[in-house]
Amino acid sequence: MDAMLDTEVKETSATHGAYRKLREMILTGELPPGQKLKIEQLRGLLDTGASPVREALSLLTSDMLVERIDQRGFKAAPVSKCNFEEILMLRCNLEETALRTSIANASSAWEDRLVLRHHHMKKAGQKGAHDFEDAHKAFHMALLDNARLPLLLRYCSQLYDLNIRYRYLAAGGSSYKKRDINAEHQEILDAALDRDAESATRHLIDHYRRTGEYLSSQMES
Amino acid sequence: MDAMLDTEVKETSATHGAYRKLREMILTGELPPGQKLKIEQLRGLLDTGASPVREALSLLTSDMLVERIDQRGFKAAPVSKCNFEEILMLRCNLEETALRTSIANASSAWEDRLVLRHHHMKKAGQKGAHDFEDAHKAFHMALLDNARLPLLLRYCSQLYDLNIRYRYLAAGGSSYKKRDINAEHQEILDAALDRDAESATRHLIDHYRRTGEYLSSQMES
DNA sequence: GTCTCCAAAAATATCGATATTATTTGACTT
DNA sequence: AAGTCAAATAATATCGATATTTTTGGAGAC
Repeated sequence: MDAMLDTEVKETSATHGAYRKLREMILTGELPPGQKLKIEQLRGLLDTGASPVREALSLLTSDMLVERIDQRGFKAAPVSKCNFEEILMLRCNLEETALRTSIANASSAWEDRLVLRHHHMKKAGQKGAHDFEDAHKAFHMALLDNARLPLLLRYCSQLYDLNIRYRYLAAGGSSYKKRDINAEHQEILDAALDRDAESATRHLIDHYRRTGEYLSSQMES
Repeated sequence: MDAMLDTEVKETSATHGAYRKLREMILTGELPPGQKLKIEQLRGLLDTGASPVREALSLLTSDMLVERIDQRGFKAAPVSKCNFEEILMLRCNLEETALRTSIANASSAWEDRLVLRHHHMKKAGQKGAHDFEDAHKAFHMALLDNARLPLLLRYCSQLYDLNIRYRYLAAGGSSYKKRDINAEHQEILDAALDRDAESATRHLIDHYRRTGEYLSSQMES
């Protein structure tokens, strides 16, 4: 009934706000891996009460960005090369399944959505890096969401976030321009629009593996 | 101060207790799918304060057993045939990966663990159903945990739980004895001990598919 | 000099109460 | 009679304070 254009659904609760901010800080490395997260300290940083902070930390636990030690508070999830490689492996596995299913369900509405997301991503690529981050994720998720498998999509989204955390940690988020990412995205998009599952999944996985190798090499230093 | 009779290190926090109890109630269907979960009502049921209940619900959200509607509280996750089929599909995919990797890392220590878990499961099968539930999960997780992939293992564990929920909902947890489950487990165990990845994964997936078909048929009624 | 044990300090977990926000009820208008 | 708006009600979200628990720091013993 309400004519609410979903441009902005007021998601304003202290908890949600704290969640978003903390998540950002962990993903970008502002809160470094392994760091103890004391309620009192965060309460000051986020300018809110202890309950929202506590609940936000609880939510971040599900995203595997925060670890909870019973009776001993929270800490930012640690990182390791093993963990990174597991994330990469799982992404390749799960996103392949999702993309194949998405393509099997292909429709012109989905194709339109893809083209749009891709366009927005390219546009954002010329402007602020922060906009690009969101648009990039939106494009990748759009590739997968036509599978209509909510659990799978959720896992992919989680793993995507865990991965960009490593990107920030390794290269301060500037690892994009080192390679011709645009061409890779174009190839994936074209293959998806052709409904060519083989080609699309191959390009997608290559895309991830390449970034994976790059980050792995960065992690040595 | 208090003379606790429990031999083990008591994982006693109000939150953890509430979490365990609520989880149990949702898995067994005591709290039916889709039901609104009001803090006040649960506070009475669990005999604890509002904060632990709230936090337990938050934790259950990560297990996808509870849904949170921003500013509008919590409800038990709904069920659907679609959801069930997605769970089955993901389990087959992820557990195959995990089992193959486990077998690739096979060691005699792992084999010992497997044999033990299997034995315990068989023993528990003759006694209370509740004991069997835990032992059954422990056996299945032992098959996978030698992969040493914590994220993957976590997903498998989550999906396992979501699946047993459907089992309870469909058949009140008594669906075991309808088929010769023991033989199926024995086949999986033997193949794993032979380090025969092909055979082990085939039997494991057959095991799941068969239970899946059985439950699917039950869900019609 | 190192270890152990106890007291002090800090941090977390929990509670009770209040402020916000959604939902329902019921009267009033059309 | 149906729809709409506003007050009443119920539930959630948040706060401030207290009770546990863990960690720290130091004094005494070996």
